[in-house]
Amino acid sequence: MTTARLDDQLCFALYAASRRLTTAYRGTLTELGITYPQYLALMVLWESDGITVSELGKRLSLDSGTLSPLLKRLDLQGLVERHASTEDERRVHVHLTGAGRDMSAEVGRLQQCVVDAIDLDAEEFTALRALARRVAHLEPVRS
Amino acid sequence: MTTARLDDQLCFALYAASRRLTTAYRGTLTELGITYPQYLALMVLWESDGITVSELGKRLSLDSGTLSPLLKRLDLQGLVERHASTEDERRVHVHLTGAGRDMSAEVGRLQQCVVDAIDLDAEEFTALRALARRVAHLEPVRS
DNA sequence: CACAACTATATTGCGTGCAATGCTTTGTCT
DNA sequence: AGACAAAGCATTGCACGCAATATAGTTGTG
Repeated sequence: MTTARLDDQLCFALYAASRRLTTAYRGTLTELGITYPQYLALMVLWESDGITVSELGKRLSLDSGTLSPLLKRLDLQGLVERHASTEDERRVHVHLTGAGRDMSAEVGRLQQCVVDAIDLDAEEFTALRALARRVAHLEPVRS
Repeated sequence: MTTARLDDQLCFALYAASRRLTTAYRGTLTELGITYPQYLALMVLWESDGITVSELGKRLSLDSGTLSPLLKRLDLQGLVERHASTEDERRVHVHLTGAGRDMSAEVGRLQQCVVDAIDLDAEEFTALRALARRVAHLEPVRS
């Protein structure tokens, strides 16, 4: 049986592509004082301010083990606030501050800049995004 | 200007897809006693046994800050050995042990299992891999 | 009402990624 | 040869991801 080659692997192509795009965002995001996962969390909040930690986790496919410290850092930066729900004190709602909302504008230019740097035309861009989404929503694999 | 939505972002689709595939591998790899990045490093060594740390880093787009501790763990597991080059003592060559070579066979089935679980036909698979490679090899982005 | 089962979040531990730094060895220049 | 920059790797520090566990609040059941 032929040995599996790294460059034949879809998983490595996606892993390398994801890290490469993250790197493309890193410079500007660092100037803004946030990381790439923090940026993703803010993007969800710009759409859905006030959602709970678990709802945020569903959107990002991240659990509280990742989100709790991430949100704590966004809180310390003054970009979000966390308040326990009044009707269910287990839940924590995450709200944007003014500074957190304002950051949305700065990021619009960055997104366009990264998209422009990607050497894909519109159809390729859309096709890649659609196929990646399909993989992202795979059912659990049983071996 | 319209707010940027998470699900429109190519970067998030790739980020989510990459993590999803890594999760698909995790169960079996854990039984084998290795992690997903360790598996990638072994895959390079199955092709190119005895390369240096920096050559391995070029193939994986990882630097010594990531690879040095990773290789130390593979070494402690008895899967690789590291030896300083005789002609240039700065370089460290990484060699597979017998156990490291043997693991190649176990992994072949896993790869096929994950590929089968991906709900993509052959053309979609190839197209996604090719597009992801293009993104992975992007030139540095200047903002 | 007591109490077990369940839910939502937080904490801990470990292995990455990556920037920054340090150390050793090699190459270069004079 | 001696000085000095550069290369190759290791180490440190910080922020994820994620499994495992802990904690507090809620629900269901008797």
